[in-house]
Amino acid sequence: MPAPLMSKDEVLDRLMDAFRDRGYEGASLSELSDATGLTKSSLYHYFPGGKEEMAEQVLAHLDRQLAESVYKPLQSSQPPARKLAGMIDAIDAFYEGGRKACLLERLCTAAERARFRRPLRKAFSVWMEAVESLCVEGGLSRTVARARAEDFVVRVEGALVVCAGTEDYGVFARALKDLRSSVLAR
Amino acid sequence: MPAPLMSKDEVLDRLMDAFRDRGYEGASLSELSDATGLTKSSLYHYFPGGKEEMAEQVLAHLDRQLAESVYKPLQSSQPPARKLAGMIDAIDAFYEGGRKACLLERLCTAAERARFRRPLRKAFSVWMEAVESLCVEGGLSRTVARARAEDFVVRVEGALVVCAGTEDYGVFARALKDLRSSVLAR
DNA sequence: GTCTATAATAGGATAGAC
DNA sequence: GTCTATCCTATTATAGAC
Repeated sequence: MPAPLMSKDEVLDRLMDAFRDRGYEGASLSELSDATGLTKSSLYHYFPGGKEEMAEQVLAHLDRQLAESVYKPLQSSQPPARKLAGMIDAIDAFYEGGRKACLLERLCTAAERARFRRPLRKAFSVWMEAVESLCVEGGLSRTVARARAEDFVVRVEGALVVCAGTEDYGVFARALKDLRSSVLAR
Repeated sequence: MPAPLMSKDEVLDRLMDAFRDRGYEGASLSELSDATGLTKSSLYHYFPGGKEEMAEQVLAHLDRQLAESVYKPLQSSQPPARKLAGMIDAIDAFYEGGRKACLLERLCTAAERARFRRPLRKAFSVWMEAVESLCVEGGLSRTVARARAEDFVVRVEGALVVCAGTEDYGVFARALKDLRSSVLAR
């Protein structure tokens, strides 16, 4: 039996890229095949449940990626302001300055919500809780921290949508710049 | 020849609803047929260019709807604070408290951007310019007004995404409540 | 683990009757 | 203006060789 041509993580990276660019319905198996360099049959070997299982595993892969690049730095012993800056840098990199869509956003049409409800809710709540904890650590009350966290996620997602619609990527830069100074403000 | 079973506007309303729920790729002709009660052939009578033309006309229909329900009240002689409240009420109604997605958001994947670039950019810029004008009228500088307008659209779009992903519609209510008091603040 | 080949279905689109 | 019937292609998915 031939050795795998690439790691599972590499396959998931490429599938995630395709889903972010084209959405769940828009990404056909042919395109996913092109994106990964694997034939459709090989994809079914990795993902017996077809496209739905691909999206599920890509969502789990996203969780792991964000845990590593975005949330893990929040566990360090740096001051909250430094952690916030690091998290925003990681977000900027992950979304390529607003040029890459959010996978969560592309998987939450009314139709897809039924399939991916749990991982979607989980991903959003993990994100908000991370920001909320950071705000509490920065000295804000639990109530204010919660509101700031929700607003943080709302503005990142909204900026991505406006970037996608207008192709003005300054929107994302301005949103992140504002968040840098406002999230922990008293 | 049979009389039309419903007005063109009614057809466009239903198509818009389907595209908002399912996205461009996700809305098949069969579903669009079900949504309108017209056969595929009848849809092609209205829209010879097929699904792409349906989406284009739905985008133009959206422009007209927003002009009537959201932007027109801004032309009245009421004080800016009243106009802002009216606009936010109209937005709340149009998005059904966060339960309905934004058509613009559902039509701007990397793949669809090429097809709908112009109407998308136009719709976003008209929206931002309307809010910007309101802010200037409320006494803010042009620079601040522009930033507030961008942030307004970002937060509405972001709140819709987070609502769709979490099914917590309080997010939309809280975002609009905050915007009511912050958009025109000095 | 990867491939070629193919089945079965759903997709967009058209022709022509009424 | 609406319909039934149909076409062609793309799509998801599977079988089986290597």
